[in-house]
Amino acid sequence: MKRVTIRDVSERAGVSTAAVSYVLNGREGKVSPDTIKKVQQAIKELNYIPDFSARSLANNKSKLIGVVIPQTEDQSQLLLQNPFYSEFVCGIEAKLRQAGYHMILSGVDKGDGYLDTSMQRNLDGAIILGIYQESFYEELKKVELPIVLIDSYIHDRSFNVIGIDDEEGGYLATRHLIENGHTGIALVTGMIRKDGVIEKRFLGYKRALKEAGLFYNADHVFESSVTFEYGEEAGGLIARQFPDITAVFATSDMVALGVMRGLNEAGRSVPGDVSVIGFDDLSIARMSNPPLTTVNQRIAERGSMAAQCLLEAIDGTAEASPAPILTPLSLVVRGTVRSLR
Amino acid sequence: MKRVTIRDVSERAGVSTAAVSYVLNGREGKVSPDTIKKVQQAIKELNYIPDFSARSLANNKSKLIGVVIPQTEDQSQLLLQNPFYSEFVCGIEAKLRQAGYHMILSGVDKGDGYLDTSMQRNLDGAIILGIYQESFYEELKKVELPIVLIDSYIHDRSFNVIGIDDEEGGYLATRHLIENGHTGIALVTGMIRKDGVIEKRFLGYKRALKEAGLFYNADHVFESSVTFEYGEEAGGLIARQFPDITAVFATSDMVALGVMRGLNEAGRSVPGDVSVIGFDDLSIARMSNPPLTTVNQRIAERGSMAAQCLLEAIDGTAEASPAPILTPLSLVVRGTVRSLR
DNA sequence: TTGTATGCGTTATCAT
DNA sequence: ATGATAACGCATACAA
Repeated sequence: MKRVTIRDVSERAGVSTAAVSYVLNGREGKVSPDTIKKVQQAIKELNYIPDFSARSLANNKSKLIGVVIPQTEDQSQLLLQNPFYSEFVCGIEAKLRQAGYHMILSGVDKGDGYLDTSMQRNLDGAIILGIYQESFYEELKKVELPIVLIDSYIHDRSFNVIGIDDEEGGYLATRHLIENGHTGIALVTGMIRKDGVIEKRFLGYKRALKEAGLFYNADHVFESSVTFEYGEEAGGLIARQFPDITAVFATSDMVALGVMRGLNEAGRSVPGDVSVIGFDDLSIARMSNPPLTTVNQRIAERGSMAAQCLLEAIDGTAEASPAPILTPLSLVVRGTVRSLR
Repeated sequence: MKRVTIRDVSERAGVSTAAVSYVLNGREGKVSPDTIKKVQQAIKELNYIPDFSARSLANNKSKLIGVVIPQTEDQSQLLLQNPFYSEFVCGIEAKLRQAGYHMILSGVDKGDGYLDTSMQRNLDGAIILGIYQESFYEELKKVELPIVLIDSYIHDRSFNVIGIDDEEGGYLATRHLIENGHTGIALVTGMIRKDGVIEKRFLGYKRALKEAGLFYNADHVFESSVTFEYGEEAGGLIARQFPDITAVFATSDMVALGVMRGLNEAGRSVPGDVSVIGFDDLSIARMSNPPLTTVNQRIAERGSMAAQCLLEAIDGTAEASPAPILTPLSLVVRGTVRSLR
């Protein structure tokens, strides 16, 4: 298909290319109603489609947003298999497309950072999911680019952040267990890093315990990686070596499902013998057997908010760097927590 | 950050911009080893990053691949929540990035098709997942663009296609049930459309039945939509109204999980009372309780193949339009099928 | 082997 | 209000 250019349109309409450009970009008061008509007519007839590369070259706006998500440990694939990321991305894409933007979805290769991509493509902005090493953020700052960080506790004024109240979430989950009469409550989680999402949830867990006058037992926290496999391992461990544990708070639904599996394999039933509560409310949470009780964080909706936030930062609508935007959390009671009362 | 251009590099290296461009694009025998050295040196020092928009303008190559996946029924979001798509996309992205390409992931708005996007962004190629209406493909053909269709039975010479032997898959699943002594075997599936993936699986189902001398009973096929919810509905129906059904072949793991839930809710156990087999081997299949027996189709690997295939079509390595590439299928026996023998 | 000059499609500046 | 025209950054045909 041969390309129809702005020049073709201008000739057809009998005006200059500048005029066409004006109506294309809706420059108010620069063109007479009459030319607008003619130009629009010509555009229709010729089926003109603007070239974004040329646009990008001419005015440094690409209508392209970079979305970065973590990769698997071997760096070979995106972590999109994790429903958390894929659901979040859904929310982002919907909002972006609706606003006339496109999304370049990618991971970052260690070694060369994201700066390259950002410059190569003239990105208008970026949304970063996951946690990376310090140098990555430093680099990001150099490119003066509107950026939205997801679930980050890095409070740098250069970035916008969309988060949740993780401490509260951890508290909510643990309290729910306590309210159902549980006292031996394990925490199964990924590595607890300083100022990380998980640390906050861990803090919430401890707060709920303390508030209820329960003893915090470090042996009851199982800390390794945020995977189904580790959950399974921990579940087995709990079943065999910790008879006093009657409930588990897993800081991610994936882990929770693993815990359930581990428990089952060791002959324990959920919630008959041990109760389990997750975190995230992934779409698969409702599909598990029994359906998983968990903490909902409206993932797709947050994706949409992130995109909205970025878009506002791009056209300067938004204030410089507002406080992190926190979406509300809520408990979703399904079938994996049994009342001991 | 101010942009470093090819001109800056040329000045720094004391050569022409053409020379720089040559070494950038590895034009063999056009430049002396000496200039190569100098240019590379300058590039390093200035941290030069090429502008892909400019490149795209100059030679019509964007290093951009469009990846299209279906949207939810209300058109509001990508179907990326479906693990099949997200896993497939993982495979695509990995291969693409490794080859220096980026991926624009999006759905298609009904009304305006994909032609716009393709032209606007000067896409080098596209990978299309899912089934769309005829007009969509017609449009695609107009843009003379290398295209890979996934799981399509549209045999048009303009497209490459990466598929699986769906008929065989349906056969494999059903035979497994039969080999375990089942004779009342239901099929739970999305709409069976002519020349669609599901029809082939359906055909495989019937072939296995016939081969075993079993009567095909149209009342045993539950046909509506490929969702967990419909599976649940069908599971309930089966539990209450079809006592002679002892096994279910669901044409997707998501549906299979739904069936299990429906069965459970009606007081039936899986596989105690009813056996279930799925299709796809999504990563969540192994996480279900009990873990789902299913037909594996190496999803991520297929994504990678699709990308590879597209890349070859782009640089003309590949033959015109070869026969569809079919990846092998395999049965994954886990815990949802019980032997009746 | 190297450099000059032109074009790619668009926007923006400046006259008119 | 409208129209020439110069950027934008890069690749390439052609000249040297």
